[in-house]
Amino acid sequence: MILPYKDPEKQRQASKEYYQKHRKERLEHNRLYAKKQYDKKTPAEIQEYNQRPEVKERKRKDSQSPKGKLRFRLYRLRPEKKEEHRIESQRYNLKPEVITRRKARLKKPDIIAKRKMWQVGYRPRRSELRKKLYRKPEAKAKRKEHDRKPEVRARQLAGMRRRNQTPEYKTKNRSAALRFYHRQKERIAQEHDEVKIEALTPYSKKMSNSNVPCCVCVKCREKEIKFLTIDHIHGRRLMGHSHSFSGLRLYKWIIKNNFPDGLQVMCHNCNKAKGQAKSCPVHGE
DNA sequence: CTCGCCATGCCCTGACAAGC
DNA sequence: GCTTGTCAGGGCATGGCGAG
Repeated sequence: MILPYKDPEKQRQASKEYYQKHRKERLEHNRLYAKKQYDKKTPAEIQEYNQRPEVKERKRKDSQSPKGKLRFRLYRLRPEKKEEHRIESQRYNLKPEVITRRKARLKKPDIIAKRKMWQVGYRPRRSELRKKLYRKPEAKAKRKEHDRKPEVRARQLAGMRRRNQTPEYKTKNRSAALRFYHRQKERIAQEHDEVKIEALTPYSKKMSNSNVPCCVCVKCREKEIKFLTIDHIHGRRLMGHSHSFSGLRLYKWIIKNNFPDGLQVMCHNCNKAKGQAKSCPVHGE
């Protein structure tokens, strides 16, 4: 037989400890009991209960409180619930009326603006994805095919013609032409120097023992390629070269004819001096 | 606690025009 | 020839919330 505690305080303490120790089972018991009571009720009774304003208010408050929200979120996060929810949504999203509603929503100005904003943020990522996509051969082929359609081509040409008429385009085009011209000039000058070096180097190697072209005059030895030229040792006439047969034409001829004798490398100064005085007035040779 | 309806956010895509 | 801007739209997961 269990005797009552003499000290009520002690009894409270003991029952508290007992509850803490068996909390799990106790809660489960409570839950089952509540369910049993709930099952006893008829659907009408349940409905009546839920319709009560104070009940509604209580539920609303609970579901909107942080605690209630968290509880609900956790419930949804359970793997099986998550999956259920996903499947249910899928089914829901495919309903014709839902699709119609969604489409209508996308037409609203505020929604359009919102989506536009989002797309601006998405642009860099989109660009990356597109680059990757475009590198694929099938995408390239598709694009080509599209661009070749007569109506597409016509549209493109019309657009180009339209743009070509604008003053901005004309200005831009002029500067583009100018840029092209300068680039071309640089390229030609570079090519000229390359050929010249190729034509002159063997002569300097043979006559001056230098790996780079230099003036044959021993006291000069000018190496700046732009100051150097080819000198006909015994005169142009002997080699059948006219006065105009010079520059790039002459260099190319030398290379083509395998560096013939009778030529040497000189700087313009020494060459001029030799032409007039038969020897260099500065260096004396 | 559980369920279902609904709106919404995020990400992605296709197509075309324009630009470089 | 290739890239970028823009529009229009789709797919789908997730959050909110009322009701049971």
